[in-house]
Amino acid sequence: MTGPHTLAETERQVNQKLVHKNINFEAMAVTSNLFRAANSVRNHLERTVLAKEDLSWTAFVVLWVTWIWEPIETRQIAIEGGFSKATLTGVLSTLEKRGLLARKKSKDDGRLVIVELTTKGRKLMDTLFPAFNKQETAVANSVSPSKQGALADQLRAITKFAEGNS
Amino acid sequence: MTGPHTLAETERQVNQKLVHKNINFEAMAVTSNLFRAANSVRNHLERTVLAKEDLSWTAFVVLWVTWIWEPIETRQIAIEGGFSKATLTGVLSTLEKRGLLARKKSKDDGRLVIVELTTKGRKLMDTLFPAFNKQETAVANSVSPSKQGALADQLRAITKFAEGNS
DNA sequence: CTCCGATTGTTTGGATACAAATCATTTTTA
DNA sequence: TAAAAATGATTTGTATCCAAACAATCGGAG
Repeated sequence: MTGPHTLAETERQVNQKLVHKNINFEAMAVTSNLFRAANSVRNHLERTVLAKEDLSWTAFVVLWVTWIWEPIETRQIAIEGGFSKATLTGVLSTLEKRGLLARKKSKDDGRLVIVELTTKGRKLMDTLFPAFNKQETAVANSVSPSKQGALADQLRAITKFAEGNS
Repeated sequence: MTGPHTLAETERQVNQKLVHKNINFEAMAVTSNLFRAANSVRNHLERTVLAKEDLSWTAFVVLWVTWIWEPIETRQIAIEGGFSKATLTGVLSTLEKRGLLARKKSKDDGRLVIVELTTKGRKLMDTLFPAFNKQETAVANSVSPSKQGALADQLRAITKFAEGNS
């Protein structure tokens, strides 16, 4: 056992190990490749786009959601971004300290906090997102453009199921 | 702005915000749905399968890789599992303390550490993985079985690209 | 045989994320 | 209207993960 196994080797070994156990290999391939793909794409985007701006993944998502919806309530950012409000509080403080966005209290409801990008933050996103999208395009073009819509649909269906079943 | 936006609402808003910027929306849909799907599936599997055994995602992956390949060198586990050796050291210690696997030094090369499951660990995986695979099946069946092979292939292609380009 | 560079696992320090507890505010109940 | 329940953001404590520094070991050049 000298080096990393190829995907084919791994699948062969798995097959041999589990052949008598009535395992659904195709389903296994779907999920394991889903995780591999998501991880590698995230790493790729972090390296090629986010690293030079010193932004974490979550920080970028917060900026992006805010950019699209501002002014936006913080609870909304957490929902859209898919992370907890505890996480959000920390990231917001960091980004506010860096002058990329600003918090203010809602006038209608004193519990709410409203977030807007600063001019600096808006300027950053104006150049950063096109660069990000260029890499997204390169990634997506790993599959033929005519099949990208269907791929997105399938991923949506998976999300819907996984979120719906406890 | 009262509640979470539907996917359709989000895409409409994004479109309106970015229509003049020459953005590739289809690529954006592919990547964003990739992350959503991976996250929700991971959460689903953690909740429905791993939580009752008090296993973290990474701990499960370590057990799984070891189960398939044992005896296996630790560096190999890290590569197969896709995490750093620093992370692995901690997880291995936890799992060893819980009596699910054992470390031993290689006789051929004193730097290497070899890992094997204990009887207890093997017994756990014998029941845990079929349960895990059952949920994988449910997830994968969100798309028609006849298209699962192609989906896995597309995800593999994306991984290959994202890992290959810096 | 002896350095010296390469390889491997562990330790350390720091970043990230979350659940639960807490504080402030609003809404509902009685 | 006053008390209780609910809601929202923050704080606190904890778990996870990684890069970089470190210690041990190996292998080759001289």
